[in-house]
Amino acid sequence: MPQIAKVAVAAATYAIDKPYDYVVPDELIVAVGCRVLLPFGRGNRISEAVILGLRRGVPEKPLKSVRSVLDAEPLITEKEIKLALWMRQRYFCTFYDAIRTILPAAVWYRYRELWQLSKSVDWSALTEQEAAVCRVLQEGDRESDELQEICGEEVPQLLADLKKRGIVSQAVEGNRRVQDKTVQFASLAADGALEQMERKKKSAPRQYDAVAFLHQFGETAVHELCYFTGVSRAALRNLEKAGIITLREQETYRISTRDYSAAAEPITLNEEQQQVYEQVLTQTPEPGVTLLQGVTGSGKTQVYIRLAQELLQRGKTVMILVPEIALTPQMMARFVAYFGDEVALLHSALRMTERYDQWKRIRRGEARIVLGTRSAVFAPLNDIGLIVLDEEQENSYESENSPRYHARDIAKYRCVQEGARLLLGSATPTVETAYYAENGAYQLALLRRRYNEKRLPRVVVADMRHELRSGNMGCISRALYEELRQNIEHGEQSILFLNRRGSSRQLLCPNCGYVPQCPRCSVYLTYHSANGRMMCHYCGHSEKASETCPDCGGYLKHIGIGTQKVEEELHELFPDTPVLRMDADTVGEGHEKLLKTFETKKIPILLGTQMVAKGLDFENVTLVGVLAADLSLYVDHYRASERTFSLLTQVVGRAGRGEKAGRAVIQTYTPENDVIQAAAQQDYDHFYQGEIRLRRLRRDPPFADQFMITVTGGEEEQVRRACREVAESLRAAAKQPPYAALELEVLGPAPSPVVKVNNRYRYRITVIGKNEKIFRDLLSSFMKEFARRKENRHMNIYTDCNRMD
DNA sequence: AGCACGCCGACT
DNA sequence: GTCGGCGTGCTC
Repeated sequence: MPQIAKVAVAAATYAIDKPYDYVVPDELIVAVGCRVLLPFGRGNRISEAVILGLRRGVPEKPLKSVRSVLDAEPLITEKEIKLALWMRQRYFCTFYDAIRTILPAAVWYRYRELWQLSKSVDWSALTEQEAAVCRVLQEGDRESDELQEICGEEVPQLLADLKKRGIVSQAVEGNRRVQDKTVQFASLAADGALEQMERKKKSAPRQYDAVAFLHQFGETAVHELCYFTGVSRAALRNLEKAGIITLREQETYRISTRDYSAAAEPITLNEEQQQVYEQVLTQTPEPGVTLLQGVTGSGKTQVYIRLAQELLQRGKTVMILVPEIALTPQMMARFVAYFGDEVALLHSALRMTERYDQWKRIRRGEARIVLGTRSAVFAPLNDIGLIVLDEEQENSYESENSPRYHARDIAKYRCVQEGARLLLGSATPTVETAYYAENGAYQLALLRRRYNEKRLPRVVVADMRHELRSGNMGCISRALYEELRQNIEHGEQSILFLNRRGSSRQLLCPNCGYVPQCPRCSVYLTYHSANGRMMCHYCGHSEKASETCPDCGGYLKHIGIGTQKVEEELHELFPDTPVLRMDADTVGEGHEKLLKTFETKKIPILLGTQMVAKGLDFENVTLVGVLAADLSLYVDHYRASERTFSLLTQVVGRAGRGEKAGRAVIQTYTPENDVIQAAAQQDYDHFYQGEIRLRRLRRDPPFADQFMITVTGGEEEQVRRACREVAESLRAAAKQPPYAALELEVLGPAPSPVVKVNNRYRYRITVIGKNEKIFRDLLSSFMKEFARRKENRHMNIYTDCNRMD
């Protein structure tokens, strides 16, 4: 009975992605998790595939055969296959999209389609152009693009023609991006080797020296042997041929060992930290989630390190995930100091080779603790005891390309599979996480005290409406001006933060604080300057932007300022004071360097966007100003409040980390806004209570999930039409059993915030409902149906859930 | 997506 | 009668 393999095929698109059966010829040795090459589709193009299962049996219908095997050993573990299948149905992607995300880029093959000339060619039957192409191919196989460059634009037609006549054919060549690195070692072949060399001491002194060296020091890496004795590699090969020495290849790791010179002082936890540590430790044998809510500076990292030490001792492995920015050299240094070779660092700056070698170390169990960013959540650890997700509210945990996985979801999945505990750390957790902690689905651990009992900064909320009324048209309020002046006088430093995110703009009444809302969606409308209208990106509602406020008749103002404008204003206000600007324009010089300048040269004012909000810790900074707190608040996204609160809290926390007391000024047009009030008081609970009420009202997460179906294509009208059709049939389906029970809400279609990207138009539908399998399957069937329809050719559809931005 | 198959019009 | 255009439907 022939062996039959169930495979996942790389060439399969979402609509046709399912397990396919192939016969495995007896001479091929395969296992589950090996990659193979096989013919797929009508044209039998060669595609890569992964073996998902094997059985012996008689096929019911004739099957195609696997052509060749790429991996002698299984590359993909059963666990990883399971995870890929889970991701496939959770993120609406193909199996291959998922598995490519799980394994490092270095293991994947790059394929080239080469044209080759048949053995016998009747040159007299060729046209001049055809002959030219064939002459090039005579020298060697070529890619279509290369041929086109040499022989001109007509190459594709010529090749198709020649192929039909059997004069040329196509072959696929695959190359692995990265090879395993090996180092050659030399050792003496026999005991008497040195004596044997004695007689050649005169004629071949260097060879003699090399053998003497090996005799004295034993096996040595060839490059070292050459360095110390001056012997050449060729000479060593001769010695090997003569049977005097043996050469051996040994795999090595390309892992840079930067010198992190941090001392591994024993960690002493304060009373509160110790309590949390013990609490989490007792929970750890039970799979589940713990939220560690600790104010900035409460020493969460200390607790992580102690937990990791303890779990490693118990034979478990540990994964610690941090958002991009937090993986600073200091953090890495600390982990290397405490865990040495046992820790694998996986950050975004790694070269492909180093990432690959770290991956191998982890897989082999040589590294038992992983410290890394988002993609490190796929690190092939076994026996995981604990996964820590530090600053779990950070956007960077969500992948920006498809599949748009969230590290928290993957971590949760892995914890369930491994029976491990997930520890979510944050000062300002996402509302969903706080909700689950409140209702008991997650455990809660609290760190209330700031390290060294530092006091929180004094916060002033500056009312910009008031400024406007009293004739101050600039972006610096009187209060902030006064504080800045004092700081400059005292030689203390200030950070000004401009929360500019995305280019979408809002209208706002500076008189009464009115912000136009969508009548159907309870989100804020976005102003489009192109057509002078305000639009809702959920349901597509649009209305002409009015110039005046419907409540009080005041003139509406656009919120939206840039760092340059602020910089100019600062120069006018403080003519002799240097200002350091840090944003996307100036960051080219490297922001580490900029920050260093700020610190060492004691520049009085640092003005910047997002990047100044995080991870900065300067002794001499005693004042922080948030220039326009509203900018991120009135954005049409359910996470706007949460993000604003988190950002304001972080920024305010930057003030006064040294000995001196800190102050913060938050400028806003809506000082009565609950989110801003809560942030000013650094009161998460207050924020949460208000926000969870609104979320329940609006059916925002965690009460329901937001699926966004996006259709893209080159012709706007077509995209809009197709999107409308999907929305209509979804609405119809949502009313029918069994879906009616899910209480789905279908909104849209509406244009995406940026309608045209790369000459493709994007429209989207928002579907609100609980993220359950039956709901996902419904959406999946719609996506497949969409792809099957021929009128939807040249258009694309994709879906994601609860996007962070 | 990518490819062959087949139906129809134009040209040898 | 045959070549090649594109519309159609399938991928073990």
